Amino acid sequence: MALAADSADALRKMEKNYSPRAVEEKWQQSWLTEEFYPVYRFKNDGKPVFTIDTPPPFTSGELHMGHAYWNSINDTLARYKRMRGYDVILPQGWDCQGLPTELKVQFKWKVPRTDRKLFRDKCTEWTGNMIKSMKGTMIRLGYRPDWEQLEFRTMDRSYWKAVQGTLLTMFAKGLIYKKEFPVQWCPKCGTALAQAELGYVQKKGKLYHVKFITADGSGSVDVATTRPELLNACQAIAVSPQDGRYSALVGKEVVVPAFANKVRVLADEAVDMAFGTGAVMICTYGDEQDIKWQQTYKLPITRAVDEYGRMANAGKYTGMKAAMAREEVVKDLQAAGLVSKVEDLVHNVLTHNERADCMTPIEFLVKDQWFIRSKEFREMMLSDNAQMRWTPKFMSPRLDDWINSIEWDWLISRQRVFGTPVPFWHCKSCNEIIPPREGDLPVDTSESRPPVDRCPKCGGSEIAGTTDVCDCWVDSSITPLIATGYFTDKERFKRAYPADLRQQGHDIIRTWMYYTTLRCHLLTGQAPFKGALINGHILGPDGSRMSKSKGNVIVPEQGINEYGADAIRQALLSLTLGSDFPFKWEPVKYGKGFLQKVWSSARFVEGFFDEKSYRVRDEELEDIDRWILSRLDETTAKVTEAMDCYQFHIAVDLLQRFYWHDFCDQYIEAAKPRLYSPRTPESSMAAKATLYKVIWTFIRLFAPICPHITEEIYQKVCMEGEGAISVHAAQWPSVEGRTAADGQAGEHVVKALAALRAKKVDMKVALSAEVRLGRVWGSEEAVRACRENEWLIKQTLHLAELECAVGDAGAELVR
RNA sequence: GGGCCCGUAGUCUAGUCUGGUUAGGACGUCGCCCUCACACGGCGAAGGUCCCCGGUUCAAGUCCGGGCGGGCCCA
Repeated sequence: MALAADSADALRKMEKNYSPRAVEEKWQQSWLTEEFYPVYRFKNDGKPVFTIDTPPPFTSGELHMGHAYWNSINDTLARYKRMRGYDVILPQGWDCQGLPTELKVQFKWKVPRTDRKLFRDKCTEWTGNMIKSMKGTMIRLGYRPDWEQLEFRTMDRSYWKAVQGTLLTMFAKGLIYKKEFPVQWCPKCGTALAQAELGYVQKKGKLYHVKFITADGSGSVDVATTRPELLNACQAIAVSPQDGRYSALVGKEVVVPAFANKVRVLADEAVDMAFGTGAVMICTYGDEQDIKWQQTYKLPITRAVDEYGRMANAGKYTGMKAAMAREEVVKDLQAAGLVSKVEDLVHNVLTHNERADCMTPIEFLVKDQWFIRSKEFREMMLSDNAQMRWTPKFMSPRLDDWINSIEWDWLISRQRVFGTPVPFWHCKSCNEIIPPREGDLPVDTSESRPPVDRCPKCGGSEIAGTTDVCDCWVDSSITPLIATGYFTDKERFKRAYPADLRQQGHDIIRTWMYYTTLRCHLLTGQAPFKGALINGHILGPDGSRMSKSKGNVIVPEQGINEYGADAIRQALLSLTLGSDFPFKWEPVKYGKGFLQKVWSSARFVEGFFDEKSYRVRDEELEDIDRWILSRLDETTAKVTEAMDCYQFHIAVDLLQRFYWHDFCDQYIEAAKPRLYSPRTPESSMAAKATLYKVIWTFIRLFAPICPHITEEIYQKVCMEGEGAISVHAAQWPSVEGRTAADGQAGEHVVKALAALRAKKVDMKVALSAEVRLGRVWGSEEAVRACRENEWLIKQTLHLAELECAVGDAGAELVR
């Protein structure tokens, strides 16, 4: 018997064990060849276009599980849409420029930032290495965008040109301006930041009650502050107009402790009389409220802190770091008896926390900076959002929340090196902005000559460029334009814009989603996306955010090696969109198990195939065939619907259940007698035709999710009969316009088989052992179905006799 | 402190919009079984206060109100 099995094995085309690693690498390489490229190429041939826009990952060098998740979603969706006949635009970009890279080059490679040219070149070199590594992992995941036509890097000159071109257009529309303004500044990174890059972080601090004596010496007021070091920039004291405690003081002058200048006491509604002492000091600048007050009351401005977070204009404290100055000031005030109370306080401090582990509290510094008008487009943005279809729906209010909370225009200039240069000059005497000629782009105004020698407005001859570079989102907020050919192909742009789908994580709704919508709408007059697909975070196994310092980072590579990319894709796609999940290996192991199941079954069935493909007339099908075919149709319809709604987890579940539990456990078992010892050639043929049809349909339904194993099975089992170069070039199975097979009778037979099989296992009788008699009870229809399929039931379970009777459903065996 | 969202067995998930048998499935766990594709397998079992408390209703996982826990945004 062992010999017989071995020789049967030897005849099979397929190995006993499925080896994901070898198979996956083989196909990944093939898909990159010229022969297979047409499957993945955006053809621009007039067929309906499906455009997927997705934020290019930052080029950190490591492709983590979160990236793998987005890639799997995009790749699966693109493969599905291609099979449905769409001309798919699946680009892959790289978001290159940014602070993290500068820090690596500065500290790991020890390149000085002062030599801007060298520094930039080294950043480019570093980034090239990072991309190489990330791209390698993407390919190992089976991800197959149109690299050839649609890969882009934000650090390339061509990309600079696109970015700067859009800034020129926006400038011409009056949407860009330069202004001296208190900006949010990170003293550690040495650059201005946008509102979106900040967040509140809860910190422990102290609330100091500082005594201000009135100028006439008649009284005093205690002011509560967490930042006494800003006393040097104190311009006024504010109290609530409702606060009876201070009504006598309003309008009077008080003396600023430690600095002796005199400031006025104001009454303002914005003061919370329940906080601290109910009296606050207005400094230039401590927070956003100070900016508003300074403007309202036209208060003088004293620069309190410099670019490095050191005290300025602060007498003997000048040059000290703010935290140190605080201690010194408090010490001096205490010595003078001017601190009446110190309380512990947990407060929320505005810090630099987006896209950086910086977490440094920001300062407000008056700086000359570049802005894009944004807060005035609130209505436009809300309306764009209202028209966008979100998956899941509940994510949509997050964008509304953010749009409604925009208080400042978008600050786009950064005092860094590795970025797209801000493409403007200005006149030093009248501050007129001088843009470059379109044809001269890209420009670096710190190096290139301006297009004019004299200011067109005042005739001044001192025209200055800038070393400022753009915020990274200025680069990455035009990706829908890049993908749809806005800069290169107006015809394509007409058909492909707006993108059908924007796929991204929920964490970047307030940054990327917002900026991209704003910018693309201002440039094109139309919102960039019809739909948004929002995914959650893949967390570490402990449920917290993956980070190197916690040591809970899981990289896809280890899983690809052990279980295969197809296994990881199944596991990731079986999560509901929008929620965060701790990463677990169990579902990946199950995914691997399922691959082996698919493999073994295909290998088994293939051994019986003796024709290229099978076509059988409906009347030759048996009840059990009709049953599995009706289940196949039902599964096809439901999977199609799930894929259309981006409910990948439902599709994965439906396919796994159908294939394993209906097809393998029930149908293949029941088909064995018709393969090994058929009653008639027609019966055997009908079984083979059904087996072939299920496998051929299933591998197409499963191909977007697990592209490798389905390709391998296609090439070994179906290609000769079907002809397409790849399963991914095949048409998606359709049930439209077909009458569904009636699986009722077959279902009764399957239930009887399952019940009898369970009895056999119960009685510890080997499934292959002969049993004298089997009995089944059921409805009239069930009995009729079992009697008509008596041969099949007896053969499948090795029963000598079968008795069927009407009654409560059940089964028994008599040895 | 305010607004919005989420909350189903150890885990993932269906059902919630449109109230109606005993809340369905899978993973994992446990037990039995090498059975002629697959032990990466088969058969079976246990496992749920549907976050909690009220209300509407003949009937609530589903609708309404109030809490609790988590997330996002704002102060």
